[in-house]
Amino acid sequence: MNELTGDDQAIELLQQLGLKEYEAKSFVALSRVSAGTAKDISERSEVPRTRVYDAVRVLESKGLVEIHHSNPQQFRAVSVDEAADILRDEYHDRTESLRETLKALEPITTEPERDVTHEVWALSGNRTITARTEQLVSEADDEVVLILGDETMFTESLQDALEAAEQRGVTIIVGAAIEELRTTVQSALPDAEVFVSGLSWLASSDPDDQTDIERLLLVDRTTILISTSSGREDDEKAIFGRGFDNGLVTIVRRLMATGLLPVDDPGSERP
Amino acid sequence: MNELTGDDQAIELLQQLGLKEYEAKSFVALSRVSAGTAKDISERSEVPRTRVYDAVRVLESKGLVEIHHSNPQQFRAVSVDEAADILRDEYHDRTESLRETLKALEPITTEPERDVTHEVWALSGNRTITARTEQLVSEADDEVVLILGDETMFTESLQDALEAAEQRGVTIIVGAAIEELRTTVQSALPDAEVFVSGLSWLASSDPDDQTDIERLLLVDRTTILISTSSGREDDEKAIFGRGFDNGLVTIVRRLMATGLLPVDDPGSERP
DNA sequence: TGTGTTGTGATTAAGTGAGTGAATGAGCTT
DNA sequence: AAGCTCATTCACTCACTTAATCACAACACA
Repeated sequence: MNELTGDDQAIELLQQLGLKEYEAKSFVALSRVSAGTAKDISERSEVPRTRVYDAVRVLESKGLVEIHHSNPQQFRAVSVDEAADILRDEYHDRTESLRETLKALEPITTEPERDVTHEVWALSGNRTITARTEQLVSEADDEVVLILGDETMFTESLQDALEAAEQRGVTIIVGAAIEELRTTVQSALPDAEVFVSGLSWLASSDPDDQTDIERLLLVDRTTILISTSSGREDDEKAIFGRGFDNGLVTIVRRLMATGLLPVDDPGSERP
Repeated sequence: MNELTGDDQAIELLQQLGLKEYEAKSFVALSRVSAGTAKDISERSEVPRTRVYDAVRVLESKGLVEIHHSNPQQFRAVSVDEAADILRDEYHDRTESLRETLKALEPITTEPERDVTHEVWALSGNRTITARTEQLVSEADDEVVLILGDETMFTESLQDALEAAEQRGVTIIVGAAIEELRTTVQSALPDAEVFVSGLSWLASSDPDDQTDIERLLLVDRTTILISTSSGREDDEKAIFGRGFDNGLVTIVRRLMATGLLPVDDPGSERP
């Protein structure tokens, strides 16, 4: 039972935020008392007494700790909110700075676009997959077939993208895993065809199978995206393929054509 | 002379945001092109080519890069805004999490675990796909489900691989697109379960759709290969995915579990 | 069949941080 | 003032991570 204590949790977070182990431990120890000496910190944390000074000095330079130069020295942690704000702002500034710097970089233009009709890409992360999903929807010309396994996938921006596509004359067909989601989607997109049945194969029949299909997107019968999630936080993974003769695209197109999903085979109406 | 270039600034920022040197350099190099191979990245950055793969894999898991499993592999960076948002949110979440943890010391123990089985490969060419198919069959431990759309796919060496698997105790299930092929296979593999029905979705219902599914292979419910052909000479293309939670594998596994194909779902000792 | 390329793995070198303890020095005790 | 305790600094070792290089198998190309 390695149950993480609150202390350990906080220490880990602080380390993920760039602090060293001794720094993180010292800060947490300090946070629980109004003030303390190096000895106090060393006893509360696992930090060797002789190294508390280094750690605290760094913390001080980050603005997380105040030092009282007495003998012995006294140290005091800033308030939790203050500390969190300091760290948040620090990284916020960095990301914004990164954004500008990257944007300023001139893109090397004229890359030879390679074989677009037979590619399969692997993606990870809810955010990345969401962005790709919306991008694909907004690139749709004729038809969007979207199946959602989870109501959290139906975000506002996705709804916007679907509405915009609808305005362009794109046929929107949405499948929902549960009735509740179907209702939500239908009211948000009155003109779209929304269904809930025919999706039994989405659910897992294997007790050992924790993998859920979160999204399934078919755009213009030529591009497909499938994402799965193991249930853990932000563990969504997706593959997305392009090209009419792409095997991945082909199989899903076929499945829909034979009535597995309650939509007409879009391919058979092709001129 | 040695002023900091935009690249260097971006690299430094990325490292401050927790990326390793190679990861940062690879990402910046990728950001300037629409897509690139390991070689491209290595040439544009200072990253040894052989280390690009590691770096990019980490970037993919963070959602900053998409991977195209072709040969050579291609990599693509997400947009600058997406990347910045991902990193910003990551640290924002951490600081808020830290705030709560420090305020109320409640243990929330969840240790992220990463699995590596998230690959999708694209293959082309009859020969390559044949070899891969046989390789996968010979690696099977429990079960091989193979569907053949064309009698030319049932080669002698494939037959050997299937027989060898059968000797090992692997369950062999073969689906044939036409009765003629079914007969051939059944006589070659008397102990295998061979069927021809239930494959309507294999055939094209679209007159314009010249793409035929040539093979569909599912091994041990964790690895799948789908190949298609446009009918022209040696135009076979396949994708093959590995990993229980791979979206491609998942969807086919599900389909079989719900009886689309006339085999029992081997994975579910359903209650 | 060679030849160059791609991708993986192993190995070595360099750097960083954790952990330990000696050296310094400042007060305090006697 | 000498001896003592404690606070503080500094220097060093060890372990681990990361950078860098190499060797090699698989594959594509010609």
